[in-house]
Amino acid sequence: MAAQTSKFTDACVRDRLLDAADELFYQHGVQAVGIDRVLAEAGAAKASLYAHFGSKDELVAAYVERRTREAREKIVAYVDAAPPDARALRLFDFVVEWVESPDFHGCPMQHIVGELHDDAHPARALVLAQRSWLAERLAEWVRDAGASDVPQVAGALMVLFDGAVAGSELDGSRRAHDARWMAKRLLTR
Amino acid sequence: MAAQTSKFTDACVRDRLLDAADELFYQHGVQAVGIDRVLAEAGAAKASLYAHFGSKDELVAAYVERRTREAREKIVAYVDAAPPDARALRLFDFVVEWVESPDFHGCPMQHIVGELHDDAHPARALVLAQRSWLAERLAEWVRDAGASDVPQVAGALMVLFDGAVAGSELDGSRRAHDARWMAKRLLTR
DNA sequence: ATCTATACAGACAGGTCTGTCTGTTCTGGC
DNA sequence: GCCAGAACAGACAGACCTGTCTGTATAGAT
Repeated sequence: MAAQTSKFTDACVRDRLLDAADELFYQHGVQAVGIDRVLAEAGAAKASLYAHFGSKDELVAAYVERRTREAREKIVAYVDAAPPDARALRLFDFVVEWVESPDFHGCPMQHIVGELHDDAHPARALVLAQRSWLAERLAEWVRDAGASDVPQVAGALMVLFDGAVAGSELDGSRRAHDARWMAKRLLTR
Repeated sequence: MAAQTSKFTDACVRDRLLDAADELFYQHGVQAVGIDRVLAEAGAAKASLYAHFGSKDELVAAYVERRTREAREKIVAYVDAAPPDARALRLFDFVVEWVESPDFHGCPMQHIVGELHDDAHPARALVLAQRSWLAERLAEWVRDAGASDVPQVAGALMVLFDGAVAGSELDGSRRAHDARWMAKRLLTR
């Protein structure tokens, strides 16, 4: 309603809040971080948060939405740099780079699922949508790689992806390399 | 100190509390369930909980300890029913059965990791110990299966295990079957 | 019968969390 | 200069959570 006159200011506070939420939620968990901590980190007022997001749950959902959107953009940019028949494997190069980045400590989507058991939480639907998106991309890339049984191989790569990010959180990037090794073995034969 | 005279009564309340905690923590998450809810479910007094466990964190740790111990017993019993060279693959039969059991909704260990980001939490050490145990068993079973590169194959199977349980929570048991399919392919050649 | 250890019941304190509300400050457009 | 919209600052309510404490009931041992 009042978003025309000062759209920039709007985006500014909203982005500050989202930046702070992103950092704190990913680092310490959604439940462990209270509103006040997000406000302090963002240098924002409580009223601003509730004006822009309406509730903490919606802030969490916005955090997840931005994470998933940016992840899709990064993955597409990274994978599409390879020729079509190499893209399925290239996803696991992306995973290796991701889990070896210094601030990696687990998959935010998996954490959301572990923290928010309530199926009605708005963030869970976004996580499921992200999985559907990845499953579709994998099916494309596996088809382009010339695999014989596309759904079976794509499903297997989905398992490898989940296992790579879950395992790397606790065992280090070794698990991502293990996943890449097996993906290569699965795709080149 | 006073555990001799009425050991049975001791075990009774403690077990009731642990049973209630197990059900509620696994169903709704560790953070979402308060002490009072556990007490009501167990029909116990608050003083009993603090006499036996000392704090909620220790109750959580006891919950994880029992889950991991029982999981090890179940896995060993299930897998050892197969001849040594078939045990690595047999683990994935176990996973399929587990994720297809009606009350399955994710791996409690993965949920603990997602919920408790604090490395100092007593429950996290138990989760890591459980992973080490599984990694060692996998190395044994892979060696007995006659694989050429034992550490590499065992690491790959660890990824498959993690991916199977993580994926099955959201996508259904299909992911566990995908993992078994790939494990078989990896082991029989 | 008494005594002791255990468990139950629940009040209570102290803290934290979300969400609302009031009042003030700043800024950009006229 | 003035005004409207946005953000800041923080008090406040209401709920909830952990952990402590007091008092009572019960059951087994001597």
